[in-house]
Amino acid sequence: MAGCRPTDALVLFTEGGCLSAANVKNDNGHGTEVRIKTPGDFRLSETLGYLWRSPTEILYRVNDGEIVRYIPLSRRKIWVKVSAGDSDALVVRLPADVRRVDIEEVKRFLREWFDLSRDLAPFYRLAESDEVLAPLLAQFYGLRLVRVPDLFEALCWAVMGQQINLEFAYTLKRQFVQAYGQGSMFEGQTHWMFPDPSRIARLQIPDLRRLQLTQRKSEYIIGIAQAMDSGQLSKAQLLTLEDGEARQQLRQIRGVGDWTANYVAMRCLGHMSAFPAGDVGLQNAVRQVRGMARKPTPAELLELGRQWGDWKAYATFYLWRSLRGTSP
DNA sequence: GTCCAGGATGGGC
DNA sequence: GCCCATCATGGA
Repeated sequence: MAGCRPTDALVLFTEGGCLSAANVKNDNGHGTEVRIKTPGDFRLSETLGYLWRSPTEILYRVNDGEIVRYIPLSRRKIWVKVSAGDSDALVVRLPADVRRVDIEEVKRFLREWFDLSRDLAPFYRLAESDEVLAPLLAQFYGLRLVRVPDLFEALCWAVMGQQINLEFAYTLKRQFVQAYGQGSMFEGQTHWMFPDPSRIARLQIPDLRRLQLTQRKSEYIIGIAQAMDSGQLSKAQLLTLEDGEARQQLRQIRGVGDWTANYVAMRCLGHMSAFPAGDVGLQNAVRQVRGMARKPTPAELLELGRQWGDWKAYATFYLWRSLRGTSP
């Protein structure tokens, strides 16, 4: 920290050192502004295209190239606005009274959310010469695997999405979040955060059945909440395990099969070799890209996945993205 | 009305 | 181990 001169109450650092005063604005009208350096091959526009896939999404809003959401930090919850900077940077706007520790936590959250710490060059080299991935690379270059940093959210979202169409899954999530999450008013609109496991752990099955969740899904979600609330299940603990062991442990949870374990591994734990080979969306995407008459079987997908090595999760994410076209 | 959707479980064999 | 009925709702 030597060499960083405190300007006022606020002192900001990035992994590259301290930020120049030009990168910090702390006017009361628009809050605090910080920048996050992004890799040269990152394009926020592609991420926005992914984030904007459902009008029913409840955990963030996308307007006019800007993402707005509340983020739960360890000390407090705060709103953030994320937009594209001039060059290789994200512009992040925060409340005026935000403190340095909060800013560092926000930056960690956003780097994880958009998977900014990963070197994608090997994936792009692989994709260039891959008959399935090459056309997707041309279409979605700059897209990163959008993560779900909150383990409870990732597990619930996966369970909710089991065997139903995606739009209905968004409806289930919205109803769940609005019933048991925390809402905050900001600029005339309510922003929602995902419920805490501690709250869901105390619910009864009928509480969730009222939200159109099935009996089974209600049982699964409350069970997951109780496991997390008791400390028996945690992201920190899963991250200490080898990839395969973590997925094995996830599968011990009632309601978590092979698909869900792999889904959570790739979206939450950041396992790049995770591969939900039984996924219907993945099957449809491969069928479409290869012009097949029928959907590939999970066995055929596993065979295909072999050539993607440790980049199966990225291949999957790009294939999912291809199901929804290029426009928001 | 039928079929499918970003599956998992518990039963039977 | 594999196969199958069941769950349970919405959209095409």
